Amino acid sequence: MARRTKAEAEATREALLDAAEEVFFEKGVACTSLEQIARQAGMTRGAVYWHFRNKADLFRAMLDRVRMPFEELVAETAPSDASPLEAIRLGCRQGFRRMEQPRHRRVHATLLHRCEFFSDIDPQAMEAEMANECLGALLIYLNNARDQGLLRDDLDPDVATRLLQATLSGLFHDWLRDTEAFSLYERGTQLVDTQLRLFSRDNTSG
Amino acid sequence: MARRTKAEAEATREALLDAAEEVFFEKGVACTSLEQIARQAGMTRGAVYWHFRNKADLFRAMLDRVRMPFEELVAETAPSDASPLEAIRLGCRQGFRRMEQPRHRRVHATLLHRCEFFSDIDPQAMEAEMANECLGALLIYLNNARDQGLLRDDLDPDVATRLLQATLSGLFHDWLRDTEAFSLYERGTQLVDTQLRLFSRDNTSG
DNA sequence: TTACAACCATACACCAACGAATGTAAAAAC
DNA sequence: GTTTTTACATTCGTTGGTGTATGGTTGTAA
Repeated sequence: MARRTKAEAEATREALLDAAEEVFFEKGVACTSLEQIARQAGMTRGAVYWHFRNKADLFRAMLDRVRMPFEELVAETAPSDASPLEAIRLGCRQGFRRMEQPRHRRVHATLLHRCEFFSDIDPQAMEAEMANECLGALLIYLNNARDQGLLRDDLDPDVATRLLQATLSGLFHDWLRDTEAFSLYERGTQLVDTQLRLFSRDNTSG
Repeated sequence: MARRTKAEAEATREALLDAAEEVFFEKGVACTSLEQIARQAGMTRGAVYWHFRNKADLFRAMLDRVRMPFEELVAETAPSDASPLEAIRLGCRQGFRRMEQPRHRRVHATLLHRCEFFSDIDPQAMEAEMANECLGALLIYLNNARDQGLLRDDLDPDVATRLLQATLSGLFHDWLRDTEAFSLYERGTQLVDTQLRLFSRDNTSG
């Protein structure tokens, strides 16, 4: 095949990553060959091995396209003067919306449910990294809420943070296992709202 | 090799399953060959193919040894006259204790984090089955709690059930990702107690 | 314009794992 | 005591996937 222009080459790379998302999600990482990914993208394995060193390198590049730190989600939706609990609420909703996009949904489902570790890739370490990042952000907000007297007196912010993080983690796992079972945004909003309402000192609000 | 007695044959079958638990957990299901499992058990692949049809059949047999329906956990620990919330509390604790046993820990960690679907095995269907079983049981208890006036008036039993189930699901996923990170029993007890306390109408009780 | 290098296709060698076939010695059935 | 079956071990053909080497065409910089 002829040499492409730089833009075309970049498009090829993106097409390979798109194809990897789809085939990894459908067949699982271990059960997909680089040949299948190449064909899905209308290329051959030569293109794959040109743009990526191997399957692990391709997988890593695929993940790099779908990062979303919690602080970023909050900054996108919550005004700077929002209360800590409102910031959490809005950040979660933004996360639900993003996760419902096909790209994020497929990649995260692949990470959580369709890949084991292989060669030098450790999906659990990546999961742990994201979970801890979220946990740290939630802890800051809930500590602020505590300081502002928004939480129940008998609720430790540390415990509340772990509780909320476990709820979110379970929600994501359950939804990504079968995205047709329920609406992530609706149920997620319902659960987060309820959980934060149970956390708060003032029962009437929310 | 000489023929074994029936008891010895059953012992080799168990040894193969034990070996499968260990190697699947260490290497991941996709990355372990039947040869590795056989060698771990001190056998050859001939033994494996005698007792099991293929890797999927072996995997399924491995899972069959670690079932624990929620009702069974409750029946083992809670007296028949316990309140619904107390039954949930005790059932969860019993589940945490069981899950901390090496066998259950390894198998569930393998199911959740170390296997993709392969051939005719669908791990997510098995996860969903267990999750739904637990969800159904929790719903019954929380409906009873509602009927007995134990829940907050502003809390729907359905929502509470989903909230608790998501929390448990997230807790298991997070712990099985790194069982050294924290004690499942301690944190699990803490989270469940807190969650149920937030659910209940009477805040003073423990 | 020319030469190089980017970009991708094609071809090839290699290896690990599967599954089936076969061998076999002892246990169990008669 | 003989036969049959069990419970494996061993061997072998096949296959699917990987990584690399090589070829070929064309942007692109000088």
